[in-house]
Amino acid sequence: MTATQFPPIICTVDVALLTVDEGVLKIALHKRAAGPFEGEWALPGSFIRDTDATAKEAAIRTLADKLGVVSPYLEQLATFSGATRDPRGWSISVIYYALVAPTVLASAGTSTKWVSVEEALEAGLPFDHQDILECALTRIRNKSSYSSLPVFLMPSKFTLPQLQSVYEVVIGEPINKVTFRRKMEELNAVEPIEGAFEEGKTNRPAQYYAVRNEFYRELSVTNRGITA
Amino acid sequence: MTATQFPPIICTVDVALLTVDEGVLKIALHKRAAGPFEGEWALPGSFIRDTDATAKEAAIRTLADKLGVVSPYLEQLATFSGATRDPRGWSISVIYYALVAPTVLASAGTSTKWVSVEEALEAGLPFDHQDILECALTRIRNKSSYSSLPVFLMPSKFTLPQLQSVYEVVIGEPINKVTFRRKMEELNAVEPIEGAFEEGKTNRPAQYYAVRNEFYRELSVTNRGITA
DNA sequence: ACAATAGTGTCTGTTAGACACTATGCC
DNA sequence: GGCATAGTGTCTAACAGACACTATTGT
Repeated sequence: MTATQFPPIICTVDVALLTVDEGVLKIALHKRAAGPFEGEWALPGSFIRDTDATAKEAAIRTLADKLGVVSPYLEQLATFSGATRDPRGWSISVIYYALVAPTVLASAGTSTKWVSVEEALEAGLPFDHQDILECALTRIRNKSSYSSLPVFLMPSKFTLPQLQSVYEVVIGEPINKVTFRRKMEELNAVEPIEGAFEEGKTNRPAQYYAVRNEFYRELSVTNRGITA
Repeated sequence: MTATQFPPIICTVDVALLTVDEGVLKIALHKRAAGPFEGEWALPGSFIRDTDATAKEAAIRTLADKLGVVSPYLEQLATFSGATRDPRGWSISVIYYALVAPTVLASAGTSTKWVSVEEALEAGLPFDHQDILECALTRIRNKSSYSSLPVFLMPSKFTLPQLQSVYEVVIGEPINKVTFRRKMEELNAVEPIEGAFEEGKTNRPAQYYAVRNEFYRELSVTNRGITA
């Protein structure tokens, strides 16, 4: 039996890799080496290969090969498809989004760069990557408002004020300090590192925290939002 | 330039069409006419054709052709993919879910049937349709708890007690009457039909309601859940 | 001592849910 | 009137957010 009686469809994966750095939400872009939009900056992606077990594996491979990144959090966002989104023909792209700490930024080479999402949206992106980025932002902002998602944007140790600041950057609005700390307590996704405090500041030192092992690849959720 | 330098991938759409009938959540199954699992009951699906503008259009076509249904609500659920999920080879299936009123049930022919989701999960389904159904149930239950999603399961006119009952079937637990009505008020997705009351009951007649036009193809959401 | 930020105690307004009440049909 | 269910009024407990207070560092 033939695999399909219909014309071949271009099957790819693309990844929206995000981080928060210098108080700004940033997206990883990769310079297209070939094909349509060659030389332009776009979301990193690749064709699905029959050596990939699943599309998710293809996304992991893409992150590793193109950006040299292994992300603790990688989730399917949605699938974008259609006859016109790729000039080469009918195409399907399964989109994943991933979050990493800004410390992973170092590995960026000349074909990879980080751009604030604001700039990326202003400058525009090839294919329908603009829509994809907007979709990713909506998802991440929404999910961050009732879960521990943003902990994946943190380095191995961090303070609660730093974590709150990252939440605020992602969600885009200030959060009440007391409410934030109560939610973090409830989510139980982070724990204090015994005896580890921030140093060198001219004020009371902040307790260092780390992501709890149980939640390092999983989310903790609450049904009442972190902000209203 | 060739469309892709990699082996062709089987590209399909499948639809999880749900309704609530006789107090039970039911899924539409279609008897497979050919290919693997021929003669077995599975989620209705089809190959993507290059005459489809997008995968969503392919899903709409599938609902129309295989079930004779046009659903007021159709949303992408997720994409299932991999080398082994289809015995014919590497495949991608973009899954959509849709909700309809039980009155649409009538059009079911001999190659279509409605099965309670409980039975479907017990009896099992071909391919990875079992996982897909579980994924759809999770999504629908979750989304119903903070939105007007279940209104798409209602006939053109219905009472609030009927709507509450449908919510309870979907979510799987009882809802406080006062809370439910307050939420419906807040969501503003339904409106009373002036002077239309249920008849023939031995008790106080219930007001008939209809879905507001603005929300007939859209959801209304609230950030605080309908149940806790 | 003072500046600066970390971290906590507590008050208040809002909301969800429990309960009980009233409303209105049919017998 | 009695029964059954529709629909509402109201009290209480839980929760979010505001505010103000205490804690702890470096200068």
